[in-house]
Order: sequence, then structure tokens, then C-alpha cells
Amino acid sequence: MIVIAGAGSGKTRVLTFRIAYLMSQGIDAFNILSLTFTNKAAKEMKERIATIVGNSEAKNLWMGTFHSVFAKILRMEADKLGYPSNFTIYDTQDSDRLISSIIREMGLDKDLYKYKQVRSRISSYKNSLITVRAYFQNPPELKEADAMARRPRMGDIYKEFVDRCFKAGAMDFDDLLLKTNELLTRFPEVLAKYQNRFRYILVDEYQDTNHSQYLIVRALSDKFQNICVVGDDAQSIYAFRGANISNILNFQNDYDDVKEFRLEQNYRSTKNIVNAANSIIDKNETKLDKVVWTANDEGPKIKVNRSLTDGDEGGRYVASTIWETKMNEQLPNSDFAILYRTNAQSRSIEDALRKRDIPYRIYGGLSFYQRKEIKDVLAYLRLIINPADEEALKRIINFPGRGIGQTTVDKLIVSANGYKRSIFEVMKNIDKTDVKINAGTKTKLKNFVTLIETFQVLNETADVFELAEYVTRTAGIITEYKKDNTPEGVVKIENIEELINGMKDFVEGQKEIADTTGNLAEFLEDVALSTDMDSDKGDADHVALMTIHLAKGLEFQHVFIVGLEEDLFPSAMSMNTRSELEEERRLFYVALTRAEKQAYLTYALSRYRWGGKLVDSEPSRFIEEIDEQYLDIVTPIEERRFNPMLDSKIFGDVSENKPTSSGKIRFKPAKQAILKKGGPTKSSSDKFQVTTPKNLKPMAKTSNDTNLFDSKLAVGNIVKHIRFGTGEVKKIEGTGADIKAEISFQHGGTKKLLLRFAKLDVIG
DNA sequence: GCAAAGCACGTTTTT
DNA sequence: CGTGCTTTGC
Repeated sequence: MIVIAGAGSGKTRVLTFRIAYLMSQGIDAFNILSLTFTNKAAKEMKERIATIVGNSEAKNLWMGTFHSVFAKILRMEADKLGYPSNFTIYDTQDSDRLISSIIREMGLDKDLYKYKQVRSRISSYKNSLITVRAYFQNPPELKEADAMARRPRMGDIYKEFVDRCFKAGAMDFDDLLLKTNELLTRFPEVLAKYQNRFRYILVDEYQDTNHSQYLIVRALSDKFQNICVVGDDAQSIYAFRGANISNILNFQNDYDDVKEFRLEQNYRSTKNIVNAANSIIDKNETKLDKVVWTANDEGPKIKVNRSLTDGDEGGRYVASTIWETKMNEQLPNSDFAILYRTNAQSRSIEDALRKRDIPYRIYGGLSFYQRKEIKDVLAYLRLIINPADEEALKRIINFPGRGIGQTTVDKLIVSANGYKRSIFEVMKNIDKTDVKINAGTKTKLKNFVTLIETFQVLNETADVFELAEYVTRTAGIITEYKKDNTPEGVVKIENIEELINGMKDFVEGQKEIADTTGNLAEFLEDVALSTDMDSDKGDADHVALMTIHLAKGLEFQHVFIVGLEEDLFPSAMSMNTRSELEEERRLFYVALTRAEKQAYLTYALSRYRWGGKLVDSEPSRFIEEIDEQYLDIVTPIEERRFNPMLDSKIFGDVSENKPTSSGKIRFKPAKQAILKKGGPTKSSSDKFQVTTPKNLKPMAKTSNDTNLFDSKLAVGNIVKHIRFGTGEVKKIEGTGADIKAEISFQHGGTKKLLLRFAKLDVIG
């Protein structure tokens, strides 16, 4: 059965009730497998089912993401594949480091073999079931393609990567799916076992499955053919990680007697939003026919707002609109979401919200578990349960510093590869090997081995919390970070404390649930596969900030979609082919359909990108693509309020509050009008800087705050440099990010310093 | 082997 | 802008 479910039509409800229904018909929960897109979705669905059929029954359901469900199965069957059951899950960073390391070891040009490109290439092989053997055996197209891309050694890197992961007892994200396929293909008795267990299979967000996932589902469902997939082709937004939209388009051909259902009524959004979204998705060629409609109210039109810069967008418009709406309508913060295309856009929004004391939470981005200090602690724990884990070992063998440098590690890697053993084993038997390392360093290595072995012994008896506390103290991690008195150092200590407290919760949680063992391995797996969405840190009331990808499946009363500019959304990277652009359009569709009541679209005429550079932008084509009867073009009145020099006449033929007379929004003239107003001359553009609202608290200034626009540095100033001492500014040259000052120091002569790097205190 | 400074580079999107 | 890698000088 396939359910094509439009946005807001109650997909989750369908799955929930179907499962509850199956169970009410006497089907054993153990026989139901339900694959969701996030762990959070699984958890929520489980809770909803529990309220219908009871908690004890719901507990037995197999429910989770592809990755988490099959990681569990792989642990049970690991020995068949030659893996230890406590295998490590490498995250993207681990993979990147290993790939970089391999490229270096093979003596390849790292500019030609960029580790990210190599990683994504390997990832796409794996997701297409092209194993190393297949790569070398198949007709030479792949090899030729890589050779054409001037990367003839691609296959060798792939092979080495796979070998090293295997030797380290590690799987990357793609392996969790690929190895599951290997397991089910090579061991028919295992396949039969899981086919018999999972008699009823349900898959959510089917449009975002990749080939590897598709094959797993097909294999498992082949015997009983009790499969129900739910999805919406219009919301397929993960092609970049291998999602194949034809999985959903061709489902009918894969099984006998497929029943198809269409859910086209939207219960979430107003007519304006639903119709506007339809008018966008209409522009796509590749799609299934369906018409989403709603019986909800007409609702207000979608507000479209233009700002001068990204700072204005977040500050003057988004933050103030949230503030006012919240006050006028007495709404909680959680009714608001701000969605963007790239994570980097969050910063300016954040600043604005902070200034207005609006509580917010950023989802995604650099997650807690990816922070350096957290990964350091986790690396110790990983090494305890899997000493072969190469990336964990390399990370901590010299952290905190114990005099084991790169040279030594390189020798160990070469030796480990030679003996076909893990690095840890080589270290353990260092005296029996032919590794040329001096006696002093050997002692250091032995001490490290002993340290880890001590931890391993403790792990036999202690729980995760006790262990981590002991490890961070004994290994000197806490001491190391305590040395650092900077604010960053303090935050790191706090983060480690938070991690350890989280472990306490985990241990206590495990005691309540009897069916889990609550060991270290389990904790690490949770960490490896958890996302920012899964953990609801308290239920504090906040505005949600996230990428559109992360927002899929969520809904909010008021939704701001920011940065609607060409090259940003649609992304400059995704405008080469029609299908790429169509995916961007679907992404916009997803964004818009998150809104229940009111949507706001915003764009800026120029934006700070790449750190310092102010880049001009044009409004996104997606704004124009919306049928304009659903739009309310708002002109930012604040622009004038903050600049008394301006007169509305200079806006030329762009009217203030209504669409232009031609009936079509005219973006180009609007931009030119702004140029006229802002003017190309320095003095007038400076005004915009000066007229920043003064009632807002300025950001804290430190001596190394070298924001160029705030820099008061001039010829003749006496400055102090942290290293060169006191000197006089002789000359200032360059523009923008490249401004340099020539400074004559009392000791140390004359130096040209880039202001963006130099830490200068102006003292006279 | 280590620390600091300099420099390069990147921003799609994520399990 | 900020991270993380490389260079440099001990």
C-alpha cells in the first residue's frame, strides 16, 4: 500500500492509526517494523500508539530510523560479517579525518584529492551498493569517470578506507545500510529470520529513501508483502545524500496488488498558504498529480519584506515582528519559527533575537556531540570499548599532551598496516615489533596503553556516569581545560559537565527500562545516531531556528523564511540542472507549508557572506513564482524612520504598500532605487551604520574586536600589539577585509599588519 | 615535540 | 568569521 500524502494531510496520523489498528487485530508488536525519518518522530509515534494500545504493548514495536534500527540488528549479527558487536560508528568527521590521513599516507596531492569530495564519492558508491569489489570488477565506467576527474587513485583510496574501517571495527553511516544489505544477501537464513519477524513493515517519508534503503525494504518485505509506505513526492529534498525520488514514483511496479491512497486535504494551513504553495510546486515538471486543498480559513496573505542588509532582515524585521505579534496576540515563543537555507544564516538572526530578549533555540548546526571537548571525552570512551578504533585513538593519544607526536603516530600506522593489526595492538606489543621508536617514547606509549586498560577494567563494574567521571579526571582532561581561563575554556568545562550529567540521566533512565542493558556501548550508539531534533532539552518556550531540511515534518503558527535571494535560495550550487532547481523548489514548498497561519518571506538587498564581504543580492525567483494574489508586499517603513535624510520619492516607480501598477512585482527597479538612496559614495552608506538603533545594547567590545567599520584607527595613533609592543601608525592602506596598517614599533621596526588579524589596542 | 602565528579555505542541505 | 591546518622558530 502506498499513501501519497500532501503536506499537512495527516501522514503521521495514518501511520499511527494503522499500527494501532494492526495491533488491535491481534498482530504481535514484535512483528511490526516501522521506519521513520528521525528518532524523534519514532519516539512521538510510539507515545501516541501507547495511548491507544497501552504502554507495555507499544514498547515491543521496532521503530526508529533506518540507521538506528539496522545498527541494532548489525550488532546482533556482527560476527557473521567479521565485525565485533561493539563496532564503532564513525561520524562524518571521523571519516573525513581518516580519508585525509589516507590521502596523506598515499602521497597524493590534497588539492586534487579533496577529502570532502572523496568522502562524498565514496558515500555515493556505498549508497548505490558499489562495493570496492564491484568498483574494480564492473565495466570500467566508474574508474574512467574518476580518471576523467583527474582522480585515478579514487578506487585505491576507497579500498584503503574500507580496509581501515574494517580493521578499526568501525562503520560509517553508509555502512549501516550497506552492511545490512550484505548481511541479508549473503546469509539467506538471516534474511529469512528477519522476514519472518518483520511481517508488517511501514516506511515514513518514503520519497527520501536511497537505493540502499530501498533494497533493504524490498528484501525484508519480499516474503509477506505487507508493506505500507507513506510519502510526498513534492517534499523530496534529500537527493544530495542519495535519495531517489523514483522509489516512490515506481512503487506500484515493485509489488503485486498495490493499493494507492491519496490524501489531498490539508488540515494545517490557511487557504492562502496552501494555494500559494500549490502555485509554486506547479512549476515543477517531475511530480505526481495531486491537488492539495483545505477547508480552513482564507487567512492573511503571505507577507513579503525587503531589507537593506541581512542585519536589518533579522533585526529590524524578523525580531521586531515576532516581538509585536507576540505582544498583540499574546502568543508563546514556540508559535514562531525562522527557517533558512544554510546554517550560516543563523548568526545575524540570533544577534537580533538576543538584543530583544526573545528566547530562541538553534536546531542543528554544530551539534553538542560534535564539539571538540565532547568528542575528546567520547573518544576515550570509544577506545575503552573498542581499542581498535583508529580515529578515537589518534584523537587522544596525545591529548592531553603526553609527548607522543605525529612522527610516532605515523610510524605506528605504518607498522599496524604492515602487521595487519590495530594501532593499539601494535602499541601493546611494541617490544615485539620492529618499530623504530626510541626507548623514552616507547615508555610513553606503554603508559598510555596501561591507562586505557585501567579504564577497561573499571568499565566492567562501573556505569557510564562513574566511568566518564573517573576518565575525565584521571586522563587529565579536566586539568587540561582548567588551565585555559578564557571564556571559551570555561564553556568547555561546562560542556563536559553537561555531558557527564547527561550520562547520569541516561543511567537512571536505563534503570527504569528493564529491557536495555544501559552499558557504555549503548550510550555511544545513542550519541552517534542522535540528532539535535531528538533531544528536547527541557520544554522552555522558545522561537525555533533551523534549516528548512530540519523543519520537514514540523509545523508552526508563524513561519519566517529568510534569505530568499538568488544564489542563496535557490542555492548557487543547485542551479545547474533542472532537477537540482526542482529540488530547491520542493524545499521552498516544504518551508512554506510549515506555516499554519501566517508566512513571512524576507530578502535582503545585500548580505554579509564569507565572513566579511558585503555581497549584493537579487530577490529569489521563488517569490515571483508565487501567484501574487496570495502576497502582501510590505515595504520596510523602518528604513525611512531610521534615516531622516530619505524621502519616499527617491524610490522611483516602486510604490510603498501595494504591488506596482503593472500588477507584477518589479524587483530590479526596487534594487536600483535602493542604490540611488544608499548611493555609491562612502559618506551616505556610512549613515546606515550610524543610524543603527541606539536603544539596543551594543555588543561587548574587546581589544581584539577589529570590526573594520568600527575601527577608529588612524595615522598617528599609538597602538599596542600583544607581541611587538608599542608603535605608531604610519599608514593605512587597502579596503574591506584587506585593510592594512603600517606601524613603526619602538622595538622591532616597521611592520605591515592586516587589521583583521592584528590584535591592537589603541592607547593614544 | 611544541606553541604561536600565519594562512587557507569554506557554506548547501544530514543520518 | 572561525576553524583547523601549516609554518616557523625554539
